[in-house]
Amino acid sequence: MARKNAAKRSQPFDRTRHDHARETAEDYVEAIASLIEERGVCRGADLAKHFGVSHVTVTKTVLRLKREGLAEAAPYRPIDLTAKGRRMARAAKRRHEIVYAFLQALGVSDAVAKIDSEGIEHHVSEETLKAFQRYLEGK
Amino acid sequence: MARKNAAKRSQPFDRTRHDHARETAEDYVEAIASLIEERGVCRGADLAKHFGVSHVTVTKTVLRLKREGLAEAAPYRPIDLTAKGRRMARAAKRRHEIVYAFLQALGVSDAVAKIDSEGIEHHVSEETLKAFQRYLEGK
DNA sequence: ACAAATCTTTAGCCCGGGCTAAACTAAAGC
DNA sequence: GCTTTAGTTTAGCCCGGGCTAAAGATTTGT
Ligand SMILES: [Mn+2]
Ligand SMILES: [Mn+2]
Ligand SMILES: [Mn+2]
Ligand SMILES: [Mn+2]
Repeated sequence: MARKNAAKRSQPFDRTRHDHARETAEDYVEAIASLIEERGVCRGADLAKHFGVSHVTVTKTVLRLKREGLAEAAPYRPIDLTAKGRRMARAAKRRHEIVYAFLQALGVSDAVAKIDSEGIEHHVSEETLKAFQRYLEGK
Repeated sequence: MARKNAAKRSQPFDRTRHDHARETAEDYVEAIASLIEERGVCRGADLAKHFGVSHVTVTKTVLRLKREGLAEAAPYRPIDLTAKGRRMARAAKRRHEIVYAFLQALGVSDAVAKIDSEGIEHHVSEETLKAFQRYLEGK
């Protein structure tokens, strides 16, 4: 359930701007989860610094996440994730880590692997992830 | 020359919406070049069909490409690329092909490799491409 | 030559991710 | 307790990628 048009999505060019919004959401929930883990709470200013955008941009994006049931945020309170947000964060982190390790295993430098995995992570299907993992194990 | 802040860009989170605009441009010039090659000319309607968006969206995007010196377009005339647009198309096509072949070589199915490479192509640095090519050769 | 069909543009809207400036709240310092 | 400082929200703007509806141009067919 949920997940309205699972079939129609994932065509090569079904990235109608919603795709980009989803990528942003993935990066945000991942960052929120990581900040909470690292320092107990996540504040808007931390996210602003992390992404290199203004705090205003962060506020607006967090409002969207809240609207979509991914985050919880009350005025002047730290930002938290919902169960749904935590699930998305976990999945995003897993993908990100696999892609990062895979690029390094292929011989890409750490710095570049970090940059490239940050983009690639949003575009790897489960099947491709499996292939990356196979390579990592059998390397 | 050109290329204003080459250093500052390419940080992990320097994808401030301009990145997404660039990705769109890459897909467009690649598609325009391919349509011109396949059938002599490229019309807006072809692009609309190819991307699965409305012809209006295409018009607007092509106007932006023109503004950026990538495409040439006069009212009711077919769309063409500038030298700069052709260069970008060539580079995009190359990256795309390498990523596609690489995923297939890794054992990813054709259909999924096609979908994933469509997104991944925009996020692979030259260094990562080299690594992909090494794998393809030494496979 | 004209009517119909097809293609393209224009107008006007939505949303998401950016921004600056200004107001406001909360936390520290004294 | 009051003031400064740091963090946050609000208001209002820009741009890019979407859309529909309506008008205009071109092509095609008889
Ligand atoms: Mn990530
Ligand atoms: Mn990312
Ligand atoms: Mn992307
Ligand atoms: Mn693409």
